[in-house]
Amino acid sequence: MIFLETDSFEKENLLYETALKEFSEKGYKNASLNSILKNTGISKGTFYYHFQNKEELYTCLLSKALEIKKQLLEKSFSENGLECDIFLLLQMQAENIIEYAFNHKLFYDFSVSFAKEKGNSIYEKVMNGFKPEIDKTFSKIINIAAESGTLRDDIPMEVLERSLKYFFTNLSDILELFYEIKDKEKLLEYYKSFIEILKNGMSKH
Amino acid sequence: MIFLETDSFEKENLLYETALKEFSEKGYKNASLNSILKNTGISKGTFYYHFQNKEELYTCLLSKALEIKKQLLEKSFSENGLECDIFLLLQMQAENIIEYAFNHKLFYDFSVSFAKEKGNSIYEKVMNGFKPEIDKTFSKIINIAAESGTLRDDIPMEVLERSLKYFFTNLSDILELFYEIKDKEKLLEYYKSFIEILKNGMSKH
DNA sequence: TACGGTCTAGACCTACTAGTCTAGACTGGT
DNA sequence: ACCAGTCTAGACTAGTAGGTCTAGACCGTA
Repeated sequence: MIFLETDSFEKENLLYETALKEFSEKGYKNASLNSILKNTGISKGTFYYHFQNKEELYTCLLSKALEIKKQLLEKSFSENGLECDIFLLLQMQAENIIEYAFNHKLFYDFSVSFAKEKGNSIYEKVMNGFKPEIDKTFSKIINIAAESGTLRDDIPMEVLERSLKYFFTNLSDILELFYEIKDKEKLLEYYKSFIEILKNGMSKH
Repeated sequence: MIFLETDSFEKENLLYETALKEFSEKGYKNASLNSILKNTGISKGTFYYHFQNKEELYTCLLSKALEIKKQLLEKSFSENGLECDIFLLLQMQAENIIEYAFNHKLFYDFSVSFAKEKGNSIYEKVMNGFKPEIDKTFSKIINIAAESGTLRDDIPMEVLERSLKYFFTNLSDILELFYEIKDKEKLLEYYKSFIEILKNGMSKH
């Protein structure tokens, strides 16, 4: 994990780790800053010297988490080129997310918990800053899907678009489907099957 | 809305309505009992005479919400008989949920917000009581699906099962896909398309 | 009128919250 | 040796949380 280098202090990384856990477990509002500081072993003074408030700590972690997520998507793009099958893209994305979940567990849990903030003011507040970029990336995906001509044309484009957006953004949530499966290979296999369902459905034909 | 008749008091229904809103907006922990009581216009004394604590109020509302949800599923069953196509069942379920969302908005929002409690202790605590029944209902659904022979056999049964369970339990979450669509008919049409995707996929073939 | 049970109001309690403020420890420069 | 800037500790504030407790309103019965 690499964090901002500026304004760094001794226990900075430990603070981030502790905060990631606390926020993931309890959500933004319910997370206790006091508890975070206590578990980190730093004082109020130290904290408020480096951060404006609780919210700044949260957004700091979030921008890191989103940065990683963005890089995952970019990675999926670059590995495939822009001409590729949308389902292959989804699959690459799934693989990357699984990698993410295993290698950056704290950040992964944190972004899962952030998704649950939807509807709360902190979500809107923070998300507004990232929305344009996210929307841009999605319209890119949608364009790829539309132009490739691989999508069914007997289904309203709007439904296809929204469904794709849903599955792309909630992949990690859907991953919870197979939560207790600790074996990475099996998880990957199941995940491929799930995307196969999205591609060709559950029904025998 | 019909509530328990026993131990009823004048502003009981108003209390429930206020509490549903507060819990839906802020989640269990963040919801302020003080605020609920203030907005209802009853005192601590009144509340604690009728309820043991905040949790009992929550579970009371939840059992009502789950009861309604269960009835929806039963309704889907009875309207179709047990021989029916699993996708038809999903569609009936979707229609019922849309009906639910429009006619019991408070309860609907409340169950959406309850789903977000997943991972919190209140969720596990409350859910444990309902889990056996829910699992029973689901194995019923899975059996219908398996016996009917309409599901693909080139996909691991476990993935199919879990996916079905996911879609049945998260239908209302997926409904958020089309959140801003206020036109019921259009919503219904889009929903049918979405289930068509689950059935035959997004890919042209 | 007087009693006893049902119900209600709201002051009060302890625990905890995010955030402020002051005293002082430590450091490098002169 | 002294000073100024950087950084830290933790007591403190104001506010809110869920929950307790007591005084008394109200009502049917006798």
